Amino acid sequence: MSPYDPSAFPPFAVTVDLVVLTVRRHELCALAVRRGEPPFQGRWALPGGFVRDDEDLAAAAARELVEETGLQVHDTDASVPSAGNDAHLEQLATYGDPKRDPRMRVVSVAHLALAPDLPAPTAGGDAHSARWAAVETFLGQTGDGAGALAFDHGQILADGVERARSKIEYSSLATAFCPSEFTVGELRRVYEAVWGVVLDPRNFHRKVTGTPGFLVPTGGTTTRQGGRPAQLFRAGGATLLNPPMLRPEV
Amino acid sequence: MSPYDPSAFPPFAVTVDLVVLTVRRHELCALAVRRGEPPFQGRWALPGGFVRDDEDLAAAAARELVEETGLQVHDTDASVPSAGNDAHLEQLATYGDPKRDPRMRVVSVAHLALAPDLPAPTAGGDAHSARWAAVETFLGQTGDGAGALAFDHGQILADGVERARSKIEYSSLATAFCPSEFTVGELRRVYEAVWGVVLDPRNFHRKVTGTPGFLVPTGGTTTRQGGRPAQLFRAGGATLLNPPMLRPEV
DNA sequence: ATCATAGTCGTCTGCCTGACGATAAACAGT
DNA sequence: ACTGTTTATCGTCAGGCAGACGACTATGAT
Repeated sequence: MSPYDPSAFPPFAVTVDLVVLTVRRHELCALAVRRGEPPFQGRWALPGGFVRDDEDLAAAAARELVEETGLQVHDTDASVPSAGNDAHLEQLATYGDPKRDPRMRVVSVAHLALAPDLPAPTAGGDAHSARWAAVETFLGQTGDGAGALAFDHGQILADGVERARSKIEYSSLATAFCPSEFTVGELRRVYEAVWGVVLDPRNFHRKVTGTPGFLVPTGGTTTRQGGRPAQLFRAGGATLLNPPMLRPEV
Repeated sequence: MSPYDPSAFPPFAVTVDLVVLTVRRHELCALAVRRGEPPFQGRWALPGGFVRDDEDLAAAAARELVEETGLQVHDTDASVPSAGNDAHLEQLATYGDPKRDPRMRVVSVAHLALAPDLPAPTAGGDAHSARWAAVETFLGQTGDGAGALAFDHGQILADGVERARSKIEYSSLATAFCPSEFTVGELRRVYEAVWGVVLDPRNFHRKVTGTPGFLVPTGGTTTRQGGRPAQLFRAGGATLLNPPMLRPEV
């Protein structure tokens, strides 16, 4: 049996869906767009769209991200100083239940994007209606209630949030939620928002400043959080944290 | 713009490819099948095949795994005592470069399977020619040499091996490489083979027996490894190891 | 009987973390 | 100017865990 008999394979539609996460007002938020047509008309859904004929999956995800948010994808290879308006993008998982879309067979390659806080909820794009919503808004929904996300997007969001929560433990990914320059306190508030916990500022400071390559001081300081001026840092070259940040029990 | 205009989506073929790993003779090995037709005729490739029209992705991967190896997929939900001939299966990543298959647009959802050592290299299936090969056989190959895997399967294998190597750090997944009953020493040799390191038997013993829920003694002993009889264990209910097993530096 | 091989139990030391005291540097209000 | 509040930063101490490694046990092989 040939695995590639061109006359015998069933045709699929392939899409990318995006779990775009950011931290706003001490809350982990996800980007949601309102569906303008059936099925699930009027319901919130994750942004996404078809993969084009000559387009790589990552390129399709990056294109959708630009269309929805204006965010550029952070170049992970080159050590380009982040311009401030770029996001981390990675593949999350692929969802292909035959009944996940009632009209046709659609396989969706979900991607996870982490972005710093954006001023405008939707910075131009084809989504007339988009918003940042606290992830609990949709994660709390059970099943197919009217407040739940369309299709299987509730599950995709849950998987993306779980990926983000676990990945900031052992990688420097939390800096993707911060602007290009940030303080230790701002980084700590990112962890607190993503994990939904309160961390000891002193131990956190010791940990992050003591991990080689995690943070690089820029020399500047800021008082934008009030209180004593804090040192400004930018993300160092290290991507893996060893030993990891420990997420408190419960 | 509708993201689901049925007349406008480009058709894709969707396949599943399998990275099937096991430990044989103290080596991490992967299942490879020889291609019988172009392209890459005669080259080794990962097992895989088309996703059927009404089939979930995980179901397609499980079906391919049975066809190639006779292994059943371990039920992760129910705490069924493993029958001995079942494997762990999880989605790995999806590969969709437009040029990854020279003939047509194929998106492959790669899955990772971890299996205990199997007696026969190929337990009946449609692959006339299949074998277990040490992963270094293919990972050492650079690019498209004649000894390298077909398509982008070298990259898929590398990603699967890296997933396995990192995942046994913080989960009890290493037991998936062991038969249903095993000794601490056998489990240690799994870690040594997957990581390519030598571990201290005393510290390893302390760690795994001291982690609640990781191992459950069966009461039996065995001398199949020679030396003093060792206690037999089976995998406990715990899936996450906290604190994790530490992979030695370099 | 002796040796080789594996398994199992302990000890010690250093590192990391959590808990928490203390000080520093800003701002707001009186 | 002084006081209180807020946030940042440094230090100390005790407990837990991992690496290094000694010692002992129970088999089979010679």
